[in-house]
Amino acid sequence: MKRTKENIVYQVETEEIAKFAKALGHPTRIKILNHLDDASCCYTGDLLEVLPLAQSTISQHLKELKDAGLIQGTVDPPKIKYCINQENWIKAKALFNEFFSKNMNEISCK
Amino acid sequence: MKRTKENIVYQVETEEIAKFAKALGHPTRIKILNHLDDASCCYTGDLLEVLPLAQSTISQHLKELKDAGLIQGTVDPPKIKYCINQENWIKAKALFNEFFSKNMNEISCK
DNA sequence: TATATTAATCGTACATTTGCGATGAACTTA
DNA sequence: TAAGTTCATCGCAAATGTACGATTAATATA
Repeated sequence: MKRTKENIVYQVETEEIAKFAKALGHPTRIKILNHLDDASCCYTGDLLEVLPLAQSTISQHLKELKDAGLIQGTVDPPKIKYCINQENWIKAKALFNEFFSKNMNEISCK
Repeated sequence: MKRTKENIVYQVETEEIAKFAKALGHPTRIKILNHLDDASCCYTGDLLEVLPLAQSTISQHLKELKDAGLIQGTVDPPKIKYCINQENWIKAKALFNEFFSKNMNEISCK
């Protein structure tokens, strides 16, 4: 990557939807988000009971979701409480919604 | 990957949305799909004019979109015509739609 | 202060992704 | 048949992702 064609510039929207999609691109992270829906909030430890993965691995997935802006964590010592980041969630929802309706071209492929 | 926790089983829906999301997780592929919307169809060569990437690289991205089921190619010798795979597109749209509405939990994070 | 709990981070191993140029396969046209 | 066009695939290099155990940091409690 980034060898000769150095830093292609994409539209902001393009970058954003790709960033969200990338964060959603692993079943473990989908499961975490689904769990967050059911529970509305959760601690890292809760996920250890749901997912057969090491604590450090789950922590890493949480970090990716957090970096993408899809979740947020608040300290509740000695735990950390995670929940959906509503603002960005709405943003992502809108982006995907627009993306998928745009490409609904019925006349396609003459 | 796949070191000790060998083959976690996820729900089919979870696997599917992650698969689609992964394919959408790169700005080049988002741009290809947006281009397919504008043009309704396109050849690999068309994308060479739109994206500053090597032909082999674009071909690889097309393969990933095809493997995920989001696009399909039909031979039109000596070219190959790509367009959105309507069936799977609708499927993906529905999956994301459901996913994003599920997690709209306003009461979140007590 | 010492111990326990919780979760992030570090270091490591291996797989996958992304990019390139070169080559090969399929088909047209001269 | 030979040459040209189009695109896939191969082989390689570098970056990134996924998983683990071990360690560290922060806080609460004995």
